[in-house]
Amino acid sequence: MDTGQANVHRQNGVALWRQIADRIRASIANGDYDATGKVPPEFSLAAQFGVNRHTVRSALAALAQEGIVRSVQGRGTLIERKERLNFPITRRTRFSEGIGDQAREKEGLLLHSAQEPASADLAARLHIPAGAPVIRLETLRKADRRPVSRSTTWFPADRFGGIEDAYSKSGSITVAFRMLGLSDYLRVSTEVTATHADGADLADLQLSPGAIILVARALNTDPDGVPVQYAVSRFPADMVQFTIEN
Amino acid sequence: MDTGQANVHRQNGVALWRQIADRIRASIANGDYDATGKVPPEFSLAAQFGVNRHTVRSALAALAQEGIVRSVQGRGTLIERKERLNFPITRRTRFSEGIGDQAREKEGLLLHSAQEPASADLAARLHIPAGAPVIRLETLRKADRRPVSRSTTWFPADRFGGIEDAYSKSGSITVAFRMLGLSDYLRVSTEVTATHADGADLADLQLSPGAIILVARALNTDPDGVPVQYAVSRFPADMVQFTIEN
DNA sequence: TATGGTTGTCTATATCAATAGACATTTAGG
DNA sequence: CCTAAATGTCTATTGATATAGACAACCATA
Repeated sequence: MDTGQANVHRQNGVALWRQIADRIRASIANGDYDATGKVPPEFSLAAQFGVNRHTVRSALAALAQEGIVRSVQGRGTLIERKERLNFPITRRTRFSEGIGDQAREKEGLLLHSAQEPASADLAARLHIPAGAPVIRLETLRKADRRPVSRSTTWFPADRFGGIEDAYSKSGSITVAFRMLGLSDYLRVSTEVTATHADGADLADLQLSPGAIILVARALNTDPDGVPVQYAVSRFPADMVQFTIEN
Repeated sequence: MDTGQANVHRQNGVALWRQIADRIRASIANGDYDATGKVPPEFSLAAQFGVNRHTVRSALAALAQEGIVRSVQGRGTLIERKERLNFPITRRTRFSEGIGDQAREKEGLLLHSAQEPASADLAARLHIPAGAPVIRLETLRKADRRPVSRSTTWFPADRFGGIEDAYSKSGSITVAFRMLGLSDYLRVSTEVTATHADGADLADLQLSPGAIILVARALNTDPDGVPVQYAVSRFPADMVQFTIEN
């Protein structure tokens, strides 16, 4: 396998302590320290990355701020949290079912809703005239009280008027559709990209600046192939992975 | 739609000039400046991001180093390159066909090959006994002479002995399989994650440190469902997107 | 209770990142 | 040919980043 012996880079706009924090976070998620439940000692990490111990301490302080580790004088730096949710992407992708039993509590919050005219791009995706009214929902999904996705999603307004209330009450797109008479829908395309999180997503997803988010742009249709929903969802990349099963 | 009016963050381990460089690179890829073929003037970008003009200049210098823009005194900062390749992920995913006519020249380079015993994880994925021999290929794929993916891929050694030569000559997994008697294969699962690029990938993919890579872990089987290949491929996130069509 | 291993804190120094302002240089266009 | 608009260069200052070394405080355990 891979040794992962990639060194850290200087003077490139990303502080050493942040690079090291990202590497340690990934190692924790990867289970590298499962044997002890602890991160290696600071002096050891400093040697591994070829930096001063103080630099490692800055990285660990950042991880402690995220609630991932907790340092205890005399004992070491204990791992507090370690998770990576898996989201299957299939023809029948649904958020709640996708998480399955990976989390006990699941909730969907409606942050904001608005009616607006469809942009040219959106209209083309939803197969409606440009400028036709659409309902936009800004939603936040949580699993076990931790935010796992921040979505912006659009529906044709003439067909799904009132979906903001249906979602607000149910916390589920699937249920909201059902309340409006659509019993089934299918995922026809998903585009996946990755970028740095921007300000709003940082706050909503409770990320530390510089964090990476996975972005999924999804189109759902009814069983007749008529587009019913277009959604752009952002996920913290260190907590989430997508699985595409064919 | 979104205004994109997310501001830039200070004192979080990622230098302002790098955040701004990433934002401008994304705007270029997004076609925001297609009307003029130029990036907005430095003073204008400085106002947009709320920073000093010198900070913007650092960002533009980094983009010029990547060959994305070129500044000309008196004229402005011209866009040199702008691309985002799309990779469809389907049951019959193939690298070369996936790029299609998005690039004129495509090539696949074999960087390294080795025979080794399968780890427990790999053996489980390939449905072979742990420790059974596998052939590992380290490959680099290019489109129009620019690197677009860095892959590590494993094959059961008893069935595909000599595939390193077949790949080396053909530069194509599909052709190499065919040379060894396998005429067709299917993609059964793809896992997509994103991280910061590590040292080796930075070099091979010619990225600037701090860059984001998309990671796809893929399992291919023959038409009978027997695993034939497991691959971990890394793509520059600002050049590539995946599309899943169901 | 003594000891080794670990984290916590302090001081000092050098370099990078960012701001601020001034002015030179080049290009495009009236 | 002049002017406006844009990039190029220089100096100076401040705060963040990183290194270096020393020592204190704490924990587990022999």
